Amino acid sequence: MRATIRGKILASARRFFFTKGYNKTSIQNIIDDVEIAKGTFYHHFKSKEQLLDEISDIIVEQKVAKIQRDLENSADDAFTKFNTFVNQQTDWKLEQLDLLYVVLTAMYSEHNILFQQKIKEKNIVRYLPILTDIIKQGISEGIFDTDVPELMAEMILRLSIFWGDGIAEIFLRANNYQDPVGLIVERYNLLLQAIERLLDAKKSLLGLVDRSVIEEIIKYIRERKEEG
Amino acid sequence: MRATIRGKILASARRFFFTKGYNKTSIQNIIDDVEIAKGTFYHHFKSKEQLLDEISDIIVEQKVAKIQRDLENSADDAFTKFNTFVNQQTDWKLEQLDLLYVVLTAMYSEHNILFQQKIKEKNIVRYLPILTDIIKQGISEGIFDTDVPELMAEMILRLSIFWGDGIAEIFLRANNYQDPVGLIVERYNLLLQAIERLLDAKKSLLGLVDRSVIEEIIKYIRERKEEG
DNA sequence: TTAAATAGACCGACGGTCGGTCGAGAAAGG
DNA sequence: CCTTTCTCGACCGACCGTCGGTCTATTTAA
Repeated sequence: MRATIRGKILASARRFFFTKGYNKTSIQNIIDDVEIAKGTFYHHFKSKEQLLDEISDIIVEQKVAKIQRDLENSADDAFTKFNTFVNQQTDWKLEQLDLLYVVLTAMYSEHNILFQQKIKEKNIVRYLPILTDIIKQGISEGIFDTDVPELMAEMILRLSIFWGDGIAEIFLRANNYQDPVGLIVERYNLLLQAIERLLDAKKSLLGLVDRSVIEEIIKYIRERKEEG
Repeated sequence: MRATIRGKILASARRFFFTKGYNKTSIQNIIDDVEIAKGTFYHHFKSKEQLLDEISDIIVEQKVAKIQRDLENSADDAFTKFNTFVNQQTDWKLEQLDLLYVVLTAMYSEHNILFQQKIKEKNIVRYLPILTDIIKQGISEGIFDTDVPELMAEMILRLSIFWGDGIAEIFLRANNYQDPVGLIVERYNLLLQAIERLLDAKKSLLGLVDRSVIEEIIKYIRERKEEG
């Protein structure tokens, strides 16, 4: 993050959006944090929503860049690439459990729906060509089969994203289920199975979901819920 | 709609939400329209969001009621029921093209994301048991095959809803495509095909999408866009 | 000298609150 | 049975704090 005012605003706002939510973050919060005046903010950004746009752009671009790096390092077959692509999405880190929880809560709160949607839309736009290429490669390698690779890519993306909402909901309401870990693993595997069916895949996709990681997260969330 | 104050508020707000969007509708708009005072509104509703909740409830319940009526009238096989269920969702009426356009625009604007999401969530919750039953019936009749009928029902619902967003986007940006009608038909058919694959269906689902209806809608939208 | 950057007082609109009015119907008294 | 008193809650609208955004003055840097 550059030390320019603009960069500081972006960094501060990003932090607020991820922890308090877009609606609940006021311009006043941001300018107090960055220690600038209202006018300065509006000198750099024409509206609150433009700020949101730029931040969601940055987030998506960073993630896309990482995925592309992972993918181009390997001149692999489509099957390997596909697994890389899928498992890249779910890179939960245990080091920052508290942050993960706060972000998850904030992102799926009603105060962040716009943020959420912008990221979802941009994800689709940016991932689509990448996934399309992988699927096309898979077709030529004979492991996938579909007449409309691009449309199918979009469908898989949309399904994954929306399905992810359901999984996130289990995380957030872990206390309402007896076996949230089992549910999440089941759901994750079903998604992979669904993608296989949609692509008429000749080999099974590798579900690299780490059960113990999910258990850790759920444990943390449950403890946290007991406190508050 | 009953002539009680409460009913009038609900009716007025519903109209506003569908035409202006939730964010852009102020309490002032509603109380001016219904001709009551601020306090009266807050006597009946504890917040603007509670109003939104009730309205989205009403909308979903009405639609669910209609589907259940259509379904219970037929003691049909699962295949027929599934087609009824699917095609019920897309009951576009040509009589009120202007209204359809306004609603479509409003619903997919940034000022109505919360409304949109509430309806989506409630749709899933309410449709899930209905669709699950149909799928289970289909399994026992040997035309569908899945180990997890309920999860698969949820997946189909989520996929359909999110896929519908993509179709709606084509309607709204019809001018950006040379052949929007073809795209929509293609997408609609792909969804049916995807559902078949997900359920391992033994018979093809009937895509009752009426090409001429879509053409009419697109034509209308294009004319409308040229004006404004 | 001039353009960009910074400052902060100010604005109107918004969601929501609060003390209060008023009329219908129950309760009480004759 | 009539009349007065009391209670309740629908309804009112002035008011509040907060918000996103604007405007003009001042400072800074090239």
